[in-house]
Amino acid sequence: MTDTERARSTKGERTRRRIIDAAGALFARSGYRAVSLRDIAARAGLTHAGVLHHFPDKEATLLHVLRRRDEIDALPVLGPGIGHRELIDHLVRIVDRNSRTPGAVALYVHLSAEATDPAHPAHPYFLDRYRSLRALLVPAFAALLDGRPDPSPETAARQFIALQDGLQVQWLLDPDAVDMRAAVVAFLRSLGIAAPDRHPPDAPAPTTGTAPTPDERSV
Amino acid sequence: MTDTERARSTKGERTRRRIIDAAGALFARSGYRAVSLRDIAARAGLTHAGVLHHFPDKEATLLHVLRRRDEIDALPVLGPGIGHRELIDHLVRIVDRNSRTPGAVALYVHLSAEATDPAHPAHPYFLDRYRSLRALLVPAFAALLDGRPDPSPETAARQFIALQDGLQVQWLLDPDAVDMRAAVVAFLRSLGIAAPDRHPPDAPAPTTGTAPTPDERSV
DNA sequence: ATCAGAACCTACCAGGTGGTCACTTTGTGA
DNA sequence: TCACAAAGTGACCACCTGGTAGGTTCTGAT
Repeated sequence: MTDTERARSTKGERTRRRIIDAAGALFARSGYRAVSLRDIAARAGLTHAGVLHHFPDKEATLLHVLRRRDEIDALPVLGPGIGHRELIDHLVRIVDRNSRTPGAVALYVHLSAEATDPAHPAHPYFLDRYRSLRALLVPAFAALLDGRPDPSPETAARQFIALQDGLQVQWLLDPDAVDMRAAVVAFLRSLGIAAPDRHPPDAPAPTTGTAPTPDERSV
Repeated sequence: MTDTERARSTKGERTRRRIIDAAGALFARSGYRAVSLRDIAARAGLTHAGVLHHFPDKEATLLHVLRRRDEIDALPVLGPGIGHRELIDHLVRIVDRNSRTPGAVALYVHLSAEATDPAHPAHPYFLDRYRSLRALLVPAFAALLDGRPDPSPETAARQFIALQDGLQVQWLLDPDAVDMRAAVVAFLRSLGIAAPDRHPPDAPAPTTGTAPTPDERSV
C-alpha cells in the first residue's frame, strides 16, 4: 500500500488543492450555502462528480478550506508562550495584511454569520475559534492593562475581536472608506496601549518583523 | 378605483403582514438565500403561489422585511435634532433590548454579511444604513468627546458601530457567555463617556423589564 | 510493456427552487 | 343581494441541488 500512497501524493494531491482553492474563493464571494459543488468543480476544472471523488461531500470541502486557512495564518504558531506585546503587534499586522486581501476577510465574514446557526457545519469551528482567540488575548490584555481595572481583560478581549469583525463588514461594503488599522490602533490607544509602528516589515522601520508570509486573515 | 383600494386595505393587508412577519423570522434563522418562498408561505399559512400574488418576487419580500424593521426601531424618528446624550442612551437601550430578541439580531447579522456582495438585493440598503448611522453618530461623538482629539468622531462612530456588529456575532454563537451591553458601556467609558443607567424605563425593580414592545433590533 | 488502482466522466436520481398560468373561492362596497 | 375584484389554489415549468453508479481513461511503479 506504500506504492498506493506515493502515487496518490502526486496528481491527486494537486487537484485536491485546486479544489479547496476554488472552494475558498467561492465561499468568500457568496458564503457556503450559496455555492454549489458544480460551481466549485467548474472553477477547479472538473465535473462535480470529480470533486466528490476527492471529498466525501460538500461539507468536507468547507472543513478543508477552514483547515487550510488556519495553516496559512498559523496563529497557534505563536503559541501561548509568546510575549504580550508581540501578540498584539502580530494581530495588528494581520489587520494590516487583511486590508490587502479581501478574499480572506470575505470568507470569514460570510462564514461566521452563517455559522451562527447551530446546524451549520462550521458552527463548532467558530465556537472553538473565538474561544481560543479569547484564551490568547485575555492574558495579554491582563498584562498590558495592568493596574487599570476598568475594562476587564475579558471585556477588552471581546471588544477587540468584535471591533475587528465589525470593521470587516463595513470595509467589505466600502473598502476605500474604511481604515481598519487606524480604527484598531485607536482602540488600543484608548486603552492606553501603544500602537505598533506603521510598517515594521520591509526597509526603514525599527523592528524587522516577520517574513512576508503569503497572506493572512481576520483574527 | 377608490373602492378597489379600500377593499385591498382589509384582508390583503393582513395576510401581507403575516407574510413579511414569516419571512422576517425565517431570514433571521437562516439568511435570505437559504429560505424558500414555500418556507415563507407555509409559515404564513398559504401556498407559495399565494405569496407571489402579494409580492412580485422573493426579493420584494426581503425589501419589505427591511422596511418594516426600520419602522419598528424608528431610528430616524429621533431625527437629527435629538440631543447627543439622548441618542447614545437610546442606542444603548437598543443594545439592551437586542439581548432579548435574538431574531432581530440574527436577521441583521445574516443579511449584513450576505449583503457584502454587491449583487445582493440588500446591498444598497446596508450601504445607506451604515452611512446614515454614521451621519447620526459623528456629531454626537464630536460633542461628547469635546476637546480630546484622539479618537476622531469619525473613528469613534465607526468603532461604535463595528463593536456592536461584532458583539452580535459572538452573542449569537454563545448567548449566555456574552454581555453585549456591558461591552458597549465599557467602550463608552474608555472614551470618557458616561454610561446611561441600567434600566431607566419602567420601575426600579430589577425584573419586570420594559413594556412588551414586539421587538427591536441591532443598530 | 504491463496492469492495478487512482482519477475522472457521463448519466442518472429524487427532491427543491423561483416563477407562471388558468382556475376557483372568498370578501366586500354598492 | 349581487357582481366583480381580490385572494388563493394546484398543476406545471425549466432549472438547479447534492449525491450515486458504472464505466472509461490516465498514471506511474514494477
